[in-house]
Amino acid sequence: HLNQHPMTGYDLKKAFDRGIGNFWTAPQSQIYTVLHRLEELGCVDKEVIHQETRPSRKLYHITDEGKAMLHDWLSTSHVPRKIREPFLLHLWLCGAIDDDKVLRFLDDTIDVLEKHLAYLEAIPGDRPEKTEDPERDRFFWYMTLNYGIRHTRFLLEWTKEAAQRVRRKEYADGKEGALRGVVEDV
Amino acid sequence: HLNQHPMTGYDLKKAFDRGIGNFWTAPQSQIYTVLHRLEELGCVDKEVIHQETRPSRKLYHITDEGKAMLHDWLSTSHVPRKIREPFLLHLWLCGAIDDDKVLRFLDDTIDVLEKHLAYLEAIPGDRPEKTEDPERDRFFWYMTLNYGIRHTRFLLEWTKEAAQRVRRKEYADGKEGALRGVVEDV
DNA sequence: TCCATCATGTAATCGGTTACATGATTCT
DNA sequence: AGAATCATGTAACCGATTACATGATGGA
Repeated sequence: HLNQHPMTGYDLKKAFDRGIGNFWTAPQSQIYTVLHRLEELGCVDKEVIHQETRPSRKLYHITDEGKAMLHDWLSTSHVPRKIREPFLLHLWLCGAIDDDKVLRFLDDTIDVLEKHLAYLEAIPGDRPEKTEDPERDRFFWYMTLNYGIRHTRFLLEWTKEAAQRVRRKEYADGKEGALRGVVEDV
Repeated sequence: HLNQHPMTGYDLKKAFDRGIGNFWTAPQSQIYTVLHRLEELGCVDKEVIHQETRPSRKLYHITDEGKAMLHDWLSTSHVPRKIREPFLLHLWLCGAIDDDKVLRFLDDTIDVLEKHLAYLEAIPGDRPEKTEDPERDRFFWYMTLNYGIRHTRFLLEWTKEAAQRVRRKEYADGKEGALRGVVEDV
C-alpha cells in the first residue's frame, strides 16, 4: 500500500476497498485513527499539503522503521489456531434443537453461500481498475479472490454434506458418519 | 448447553472448553459477564445455592424467553460475507515484499497448518469425556471436529498450491494462473 | 508440599464500529 | 437538482481480553 507511494487516508481507504474490499472493509474512521497511531509510533511521516477549497491533504510517507516492521510482520505467518467461527459455535449448539430447525439453518446457510459464491465468481479477473497495477500486485490480488472463491466452495460442499447426514439421521455412526473422510481416507 | 440442564458459570466454562475448546475459547470472566447480561435480559433465572466453604454456586436456569431467543438464533444462518481473515490481508500485501519473503511466509504458514492438522487428527473420536453425552450431541461435536479438520486440510492444500505458483513465478498468467481452477473448471 | 479443582467476581484497557459533523466541486 | 467525489476528523459505545483478587479442599 503506502510502501509504494505515499498516500492520504482517503487514498488508503480506496485502495483497501478495491483491494480486499470483498473480504474485509474498514470504516473510514478507523483508517484515520490507525494512521495517527502509526505516526506516533514513528512508522510514518506526515506531509501536509494545504488546499484552499478542501481540508488539507495529509500525505503519509512510510519511514524505514515502518518498513522494517511491515516486512517483519509480512514474513511470518499469522494463522490463528482458534478459528472463532460463529458457524462452529452454531453447529455445536445444534444438539439443543430438533432436526427440522437444524436443517432450516443448514439450508439457509447453503443458500447464503451459493449467493455469495455466485457473486464472487462474477467478479471479472480483468476488471479495468486493476489493469494499471503492476503485474505482480495483480497476481496477489487474484490470489485473494481465488482464495475467497475456493474457500466458499469448500464451505458450500461441507455444509451440503452435513445437511445430507442430518437428513439421513446418521447420528449413531460417529467415526463412520461424522468423521468419515477424516479417519479412514488419510 | 444450559438448555438441557441448569448450570453454573463454572460448569458452562468447562462445557464450552470441552465442546469447542479446540476452535474457540472464552475467558472465564466473559462467561460471568455474559451470564449477568442474560439475567438482566430475562433469558435465565438464577438460583443461589449457599455453600459454607466456597463461594455460593449460582445455578442458571433458562427461561422460556431465553429458549425462544436461542432457538431463533439457531434456526437462521449467520455466515459473514466479509471473512476478516488476517491471512487474506497478508496475502494481498505480499505485493510489497519480494519473493523469498513471500515464500518464507507461505512455508511458515504451511508448517503451522501441518502441525495444527496433526493435532486435530490426533484427537480421538471416542474420547471418554464425550461418551456420557447423548448420541445426537456427540454427533454435532463430531461435526465440529470434522469441520475443523477438513477446513485445515483445505487451507493447507491451497497454501501449498500458492507457494508452488510463487516458486514458479507464474505471476503473468492472471486467469490462467491465479484463477486456474476458478474460471475454467466450473 | 504443591498443584488442580471448585467458584466467584471486578477493573483497566483496547480495538473496532456507528454515528455525527462539515463543505466545496463536479458529474448526471 | 441531486448524487458522487474529495477530505478530514471527533465522540460514544460496546464487546472482548488481560490482569487482579480470594480461598478452601483433596489428591499426587
